[in-house]
Amino acid sequence: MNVRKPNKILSVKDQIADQIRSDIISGDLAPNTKLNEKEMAERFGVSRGPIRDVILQLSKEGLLISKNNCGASVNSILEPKLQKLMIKLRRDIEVYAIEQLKDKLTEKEFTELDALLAALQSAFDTEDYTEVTKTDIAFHRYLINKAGGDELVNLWYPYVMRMRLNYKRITSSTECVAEHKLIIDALRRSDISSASKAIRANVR
Amino acid sequence: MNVRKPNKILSVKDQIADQIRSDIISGDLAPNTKLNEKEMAERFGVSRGPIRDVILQLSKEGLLISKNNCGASVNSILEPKLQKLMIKLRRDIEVYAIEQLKDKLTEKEFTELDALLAALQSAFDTEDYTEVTKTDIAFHRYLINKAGGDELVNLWYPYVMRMRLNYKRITSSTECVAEHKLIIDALRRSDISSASKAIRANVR
DNA sequence: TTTATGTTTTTTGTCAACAATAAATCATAA
DNA sequence: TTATGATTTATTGTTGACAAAAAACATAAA
Repeated sequence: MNVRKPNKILSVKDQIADQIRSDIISGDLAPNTKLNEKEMAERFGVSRGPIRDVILQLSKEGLLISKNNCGASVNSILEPKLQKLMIKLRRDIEVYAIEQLKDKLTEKEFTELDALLAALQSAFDTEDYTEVTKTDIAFHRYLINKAGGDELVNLWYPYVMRMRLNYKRITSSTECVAEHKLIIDALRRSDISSASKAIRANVR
Repeated sequence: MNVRKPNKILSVKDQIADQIRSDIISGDLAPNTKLNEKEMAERFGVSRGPIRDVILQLSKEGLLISKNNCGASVNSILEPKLQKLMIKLRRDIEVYAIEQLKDKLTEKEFTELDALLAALQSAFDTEDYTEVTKTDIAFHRYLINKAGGDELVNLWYPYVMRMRLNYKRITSSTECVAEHKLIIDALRRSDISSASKAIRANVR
């Protein structure tokens, strides 16, 4: 029997966290914007409890910054030196992932990566740049997760999100999709050196 | 007038988090031990709310691992490959910190570092190895914080804590203290290359 | 015995009320 | 007018009760 592939079940907290991350990526929540727990609770139709959990979570990810008894606000952009360090560290993680993945990906997994690329292209076509960013992240996350599971994702994620606060890279549709395609193609050929190079070029 | 140097004021949550971290470092809470919210609440004499916050926080640090509706348990040790990656990343952060600190530390700050070293020696002398570990971490944290503030500490901290789960390095008192002294001395001479080398040797 | 199903117990998730703290407002005096 | 201090308001921190989910247990059929 053929059952529909189930959509991922997300907890209330995770859904709210995703929404707020989107708002920050899209710019709806600008740096230094203060988040009011009560307002947030009303917006999402829950009590303050889950909202507080989400705020704590996003603070640990570096997206928010919170002080005792004073609430949380959207973090401001990084100073250039830290930004450079974070790019370096993120690259090292992604290259590590590529190396681990050599000859490990199944055809089914390559198909899923292709699907993510298609989604990326489609987001460009509809000029939904928040969706572009999310799909871009999803692509990298997929690789990181396959290579090192949630453990590695948890190390990697703060870099990605924190860097997103800094700039919106204006990349052409063709360039961005091509860069990611390079990575997949090299992985398909088990050409780790090219794949690493491609991912280093893409993370910037 | 000479006022007493104020001890750091810590929120209830932070104190509980520190205590649980200590328990994990000391081995009182072994890997895979499940944490029961109600028990914890009773132990610390608070309600479950703050406990839940702490659990979320330590999960983000990698010390605990929690699943929806199933509670949290102490994370297990890292696989060797990830361990190696984390050592590399942590080294890069610490070397970055050293580089930033060149000619930046005041005499007063060097004095505080000396005090931390003395505390480290004292912890060795009383054979309080949990305190040894905590002082060791405090020393590195001091440098990281001076170099990049809380932002950098938040990047660095998960590596340290996660690595502590893996092994208890059995280092001799003299060796450990000497290693740290090398770092300070090189920093005093603005000899960044030696300081970097020393910190790379110490992080392992 | 093993498996499947239903029931009870335990544990986590959510909520709304209350307490403690910080921010804002206002009043007062130099 | 500007500081300073008291008072009010708004916001965060904490709590205990309740809802929902998972785990443990018991029962019955193959």
